[in-house]
Amino acid sequence: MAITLNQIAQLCGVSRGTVDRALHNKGNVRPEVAARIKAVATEHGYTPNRAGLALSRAAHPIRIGVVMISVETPFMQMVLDSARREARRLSAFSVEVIFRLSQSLDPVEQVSMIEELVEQHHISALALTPLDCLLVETKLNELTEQRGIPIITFNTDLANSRRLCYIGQDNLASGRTVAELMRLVTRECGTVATIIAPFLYHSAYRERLAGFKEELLTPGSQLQLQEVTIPNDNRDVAYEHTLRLLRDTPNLTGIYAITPGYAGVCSALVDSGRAHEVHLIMHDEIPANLHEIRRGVADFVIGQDAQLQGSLPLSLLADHIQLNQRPQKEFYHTDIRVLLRHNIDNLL
Amino acid sequence: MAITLNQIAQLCGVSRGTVDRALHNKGNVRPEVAARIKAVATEHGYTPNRAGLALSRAAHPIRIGVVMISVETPFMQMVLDSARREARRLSAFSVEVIFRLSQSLDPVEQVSMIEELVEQHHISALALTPLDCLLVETKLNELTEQRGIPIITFNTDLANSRRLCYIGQDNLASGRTVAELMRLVTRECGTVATIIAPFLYHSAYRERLAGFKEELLTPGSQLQLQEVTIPNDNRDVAYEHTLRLLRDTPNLTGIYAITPGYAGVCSALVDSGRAHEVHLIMHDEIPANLHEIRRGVADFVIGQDAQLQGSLPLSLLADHIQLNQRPQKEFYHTDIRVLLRHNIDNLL
DNA sequence: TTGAAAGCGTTACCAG
DNA sequence: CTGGTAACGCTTTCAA
Repeated sequence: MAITLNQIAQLCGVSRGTVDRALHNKGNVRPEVAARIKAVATEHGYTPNRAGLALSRAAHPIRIGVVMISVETPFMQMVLDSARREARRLSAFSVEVIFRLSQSLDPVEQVSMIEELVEQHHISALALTPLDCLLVETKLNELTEQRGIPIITFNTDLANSRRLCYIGQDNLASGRTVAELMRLVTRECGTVATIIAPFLYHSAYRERLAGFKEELLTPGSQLQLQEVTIPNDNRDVAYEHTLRLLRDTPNLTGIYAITPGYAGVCSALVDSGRAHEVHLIMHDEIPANLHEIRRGVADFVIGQDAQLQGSLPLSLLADHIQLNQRPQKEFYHTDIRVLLRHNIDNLL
Repeated sequence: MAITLNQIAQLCGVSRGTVDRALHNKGNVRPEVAARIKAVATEHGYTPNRAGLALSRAAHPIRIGVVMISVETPFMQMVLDSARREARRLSAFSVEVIFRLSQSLDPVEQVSMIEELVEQHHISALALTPLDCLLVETKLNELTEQRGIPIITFNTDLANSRRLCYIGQDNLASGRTVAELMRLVTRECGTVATIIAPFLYHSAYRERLAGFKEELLTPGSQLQLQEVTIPNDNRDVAYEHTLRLLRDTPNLTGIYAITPGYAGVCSALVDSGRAHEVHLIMHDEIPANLHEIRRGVADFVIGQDAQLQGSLPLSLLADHIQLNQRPQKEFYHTDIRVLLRHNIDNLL
């Protein structure tokens, strides 16, 4: 067991209370005494005991707010499940987590959710999947600067805001990874199409596309690129647009499905009888997509660590507030998982 | 905050002590009272508070033993680092972890390490990377049956022993995954070679090979298979054997490096000038191997989650002993990571 | 400026 | 069979 406050107090011939005040710079300690206490503490590598600390604060729990968008998608459900588990775990450590979930992509709604958490529930930290717009950015900076509320973004980032860190995939890199795999499966022949629903205020999807194009069209590549933009991620909409794509594009060898609507894309491929001729790579490690791998419709699925995206923001914020530990990095980039037929058996 | 022992006690009109005894079946509680207490507890979803529990046991810490082999390899170093971090974290929860590390693959040494932990240090749980032999298996079963010591295997399993669970890769599946990728990069042409050092008592490597062969040689495959066995994992030994392989095998299109000695294989490929003609897939997500991806010598590296393999055995054992929670599964299969040029930037 | 005491949730121990 | 008390490490509050 590491050294405790009490032991330091005995070593220095003072009381626990004094040691506590000295180490946390709360004043009311004679400078010489404070210096000696700090010296002893660092010498013995003192770290506050989490269990004791949490217990002592049971009367005044810390409140952390969580704001999430797109909670209706299966992937975000997995993230949410993980966040709820972490919240339950943290409840034993005097941390309360308040969730605010949204299916819309409306910045005004997001900002009002944040405000409600701050004003009504007096949260002392915030984790969110931010919308990519100035309104939200301004709000986050205000919380940071004027209220000193630490913020962590997850799943999607807002790089210009003054958040503590981002936890999620490097979307540019995941687009590049798909391009590399696409070159492999198409043997660099024919035309490759990207299918994307252009969600306003949602930067992750745009970045995937950018990374993909950058890597696919390197000098010397024989591949043609066709970009398809569909109005939304509805299954039937994706189906129709994919059918049209298949009909109108001669020599189509690959499809990269960037946004949800995967089921429509797959059905169109199957119904047109070209599932084995046109290679398909999609995002999102969800049961339906893994099934498409198993039945040979999709070549690869790109996954990301839903567990970590749900749990890490909360545990980092709890550490930050309770132990005064800042996150060690600005970017916690989660795995870019390459899933194919034989490495998905143990998932889900 | 969840319901506490104290609150249950008040609801039932008894004292904390009685509730404690009732819930843990320690006897000395009138049956009717015990039944009522349990009913109230389940009704309110009582879970013991981890912080309080840990604190109350500070005077009598739990001791967990860890026995690891092959600690000299870079991958096992990463696992060990993660286990040490977890041990530090658990020290605040009244858990002490005692490590016994070995570079040899000697069953007699492993058994004596286990015995020392049990006899001298009185560990109440054990996590180990077992050698695959009857001597170790018998010892583990003895600990389980006669001493009631819970055991978890990690990184490599001993499926016939009565361990609680296994945490690590599904090695058969990872071999199959490599075969799938190998078919892709070689376009199913030519001869593919496997290079393996036949470590006695080490089942993980044999399983990788078995999975690979099973999947590569499916009916209709055009690929030829050449199995190369080298005496050990020494770099120079691997180098010489790879050079010979390259010289003697006409139409060699792929190499699967199963065991350490990777550096020798890569050097041979580079020195012979055939690095871009012969495709290479290796195991182990270590810096040297990722470098081989970056410089284009290796096509893929198969990684596994070193973090989880180090930390999960300890936290599951701590939960098992402190909270009486059995692991939920017999197999915790960690990721089979497919690493290629664009998804390794954020690693290491 | 400092110390002492209470309380957080749990277990262990001892007295009734 | 049951209840009370002390202890774990820490913060907070009150008194000196």
